Amino acid sequence: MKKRIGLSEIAQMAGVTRMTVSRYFHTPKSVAPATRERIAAAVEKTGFIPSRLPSMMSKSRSGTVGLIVPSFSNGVFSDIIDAADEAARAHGASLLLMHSGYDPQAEEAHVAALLSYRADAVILCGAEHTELTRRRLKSAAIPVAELLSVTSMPLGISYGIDYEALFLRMTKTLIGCGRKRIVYLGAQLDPRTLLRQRGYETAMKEAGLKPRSLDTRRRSNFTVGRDLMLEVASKGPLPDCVLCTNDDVALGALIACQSLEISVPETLSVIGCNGLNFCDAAMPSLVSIKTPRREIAEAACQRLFENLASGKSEPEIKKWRCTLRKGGSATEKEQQALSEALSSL
Amino acid sequence: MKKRIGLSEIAQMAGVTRMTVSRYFHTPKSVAPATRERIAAAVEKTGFIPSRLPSMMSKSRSGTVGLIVPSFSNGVFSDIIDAADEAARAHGASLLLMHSGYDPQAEEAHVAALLSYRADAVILCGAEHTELTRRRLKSAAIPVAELLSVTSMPLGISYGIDYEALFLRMTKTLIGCGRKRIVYLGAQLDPRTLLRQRGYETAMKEAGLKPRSLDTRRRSNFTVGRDLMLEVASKGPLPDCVLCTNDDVALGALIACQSLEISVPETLSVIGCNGLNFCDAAMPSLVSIKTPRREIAEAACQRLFENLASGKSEPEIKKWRCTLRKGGSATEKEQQALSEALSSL
DNA sequence: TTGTAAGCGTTATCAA
DNA sequence: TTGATAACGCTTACAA
Repeated sequence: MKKRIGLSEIAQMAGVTRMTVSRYFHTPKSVAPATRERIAAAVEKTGFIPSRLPSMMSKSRSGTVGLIVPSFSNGVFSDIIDAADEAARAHGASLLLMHSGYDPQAEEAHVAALLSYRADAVILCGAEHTELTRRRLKSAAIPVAELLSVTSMPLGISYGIDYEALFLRMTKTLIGCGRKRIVYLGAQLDPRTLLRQRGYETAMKEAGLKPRSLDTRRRSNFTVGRDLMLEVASKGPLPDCVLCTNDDVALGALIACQSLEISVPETLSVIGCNGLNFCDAAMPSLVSIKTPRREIAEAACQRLFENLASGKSEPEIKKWRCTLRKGGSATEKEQQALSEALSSL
Repeated sequence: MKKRIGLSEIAQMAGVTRMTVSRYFHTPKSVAPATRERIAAAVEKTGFIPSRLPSMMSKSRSGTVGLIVPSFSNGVFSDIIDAADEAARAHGASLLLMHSGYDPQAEEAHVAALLSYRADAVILCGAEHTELTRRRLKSAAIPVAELLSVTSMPLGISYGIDYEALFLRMTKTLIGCGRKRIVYLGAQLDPRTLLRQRGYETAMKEAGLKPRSLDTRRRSNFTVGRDLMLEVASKGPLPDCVLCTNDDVALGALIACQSLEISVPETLSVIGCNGLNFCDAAMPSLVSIKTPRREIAEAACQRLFENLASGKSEPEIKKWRCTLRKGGSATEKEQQALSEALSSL
C-alpha cells in the first residue's frame, strides 16, 4: 500500500515548496508562470487532487451540506435532491446525500455522521425526528431545514404543506360536487399519509358520511394502488371517488379500474397527490394535487445559505399552497371546484 | 459564530485531558467507570459528536466509499444504492452518494470531489468516463468498480451485463416465435440504450427484416413510452412486437396500447427490460428481462472491500446472466422461448 | 514571487 | 487508568 501523493511530492517534482503548490490551486496568479507550468506538469502527470480534509478541519466551514431524504425511489424527493444539489453548487458547497428509508433511527445515525463530518447545515424531510437527533442538531448550532411537513416545533427552517388541511378541503369539495362514497387509499410508510387520511376522515364525518380508508404497510408503488383498488371493488359498494395518498397509488388504482372496466371519471373519479410527471402517461391522465416541492426546497435552501452566511437562524415556519394538475380522471366540474378550493386555501 | 465544541471542551468539563475523552469514544473500557460517567454527562449535555476529519486525514483510510449513479429517479439504481449502502455499513464505512445526470463531465467533477475527500474506493455505473476521470482514478490507486455495463478497458472491477448480446438474442428468439414487425423503443439519455438498440438491429438485419427503432432525447419515463407507441401506431404498419429499452418505456407503451384498444399480447407483445417492481402493476402485467442489478452490486462491493483490505486490485471483468420476468404482455410461447434463450446466454 | 512557522482536532505511541 | 507529545496535510500570516 503505497502512500498517497500529497502537496510535498508535487512540490518536490516542481522544485518548489508545498506552499507554492497550494497557491497554484488556490491563487494561481500569485505563482510565476514558469513555476506554474512545472507544477501543472507534475499535477497532470500524477493526477493529483489536493485533500480538502485539512481545510475542512481548520476552517470553521467544511463547505458541506447534508441532505437526508426518506427514499430515493420516490419521485417526490428527486425534485428536492435536484434543488438542493443546485443550491449547493451555486454556493460552492458539496451535498452529502443520504436516505433514511422512513426510519427515524436511520436518520439519527445519518445526522450523527453528518455532524461528525462537520457539515455546515442539514436538510431533513418531514418533522419526525428522534429526541437525540433534535438535541444534537440544536447543540450543533448549524442551520437546519425541515421540508414537506410543517411542524409547530421547528428545528429551524420549516417549509412545507399542511397535508391535513389540504385533504380536508379536497374531500369537502368533492362531496360538494356530489360524490358520496369517497374512499381513501393510503400507504403507511410515509407519516404524511396519516395526515392526509385524517383530513379526509374529518371531512367525511363532518358531512355525515362514513369514511372508508384502506392502507397497507407496503412501500407505496403502483402494485399497492392496484391491489387496494381491487380490494375496494371486491368488497362493499363501489365508490364514486378514490382519493389517493400519492400518484403511485393513484396510478395503480387507475390501472385496476381499466381492467375492471369501470369508467373513469363517469362512474368514479381517481385523484392522486404530488403531481409527478407520470400522471400524464395514464389514460385517462391522472388528476393530481401538484405539491410545490421544488419551490419549497429552493426557498428553503436559499434561506439556509443566507442563515449560514449571516450566522443567524431564527426558526421560521412557512406553509405552501398547492395547485391542481388537471387530467382526465375526474370530471371537469370536479377539477374546476378543486382548482378554486386549492387557490383559496 | 461561536466556536464548535471539541474534545477539549468535553475534557475540561470532565476534568480530564482530550486523550481520555478520545478513549471514551474509541475504547470505553480503557476509561475508569467514574471518569466515564463524568465524560458521558458532558457529552450528553452538549450533544457532542467528535469530528472524524482529523483521523480521516491522518490515517491512510478515510472510511468512506463513493458511489456515483446516473439518476436517482430510475428504479434500476435504487437496488445498486441499497446494495452499496448495506455493504458499506457492513464494513463500517460510510457511503458518499452522488448523481451525474448521465453526464460524464458531472461524473468527473464528482470523482474529483470524492478524491479530495480521500474516499477509499469509488463505485461508478457504466463504462463511459472522461479521460481525466480515468487518469485520476488510476493514479489514486484505490479500488474502483464499474457496474452494469461491461467494458474491455476496466478501471478495476467491471461487473455487468452484455446488453448488446442480450437484445440480439431476444430479438432472434422473438423472430423465431413468428414476430416479423418488431419495433424497438429507446431513450437516448442512457448509453446502454444504444447497446440494446444495436443488438436488436443486428438481429433484425440478420433475419432479413427491416429494423424500426424509435427514440427520443427525453429522459425515459412512462410518458415517453406512451408517446413513442402512439407515434408507432399512427405511422406505418402496426408492429407485432414492441421491444423496449426499459420498463418505463414499456409500461408507457402498454398504456398506449390499452387506450388504442390493441389487444396485448395477441396482436402485439410488449417487452421491457430491467424487471422493476411495477411490471406487475400493469394490466396485463409486463413481461420484462430481469437484470440482476442487486447481485451485481453486491458481488462488486464484496470484491471492492476485499481489494481494499488486501491492497490488491487486479482488473476483473464479469458478465451476468439475466432471467425472464414473466407476465401477460407476451404469449406463453414467447415467454417460454425467451426464458430458454436467456438461460443459455 | 516564494518560503517559514504555526495551527486546525483528532489519535498512535510512549511514558507515568 | 491517564497524560504528554508528535504527527496527519493543508492553509493562514508573516517574512524574505
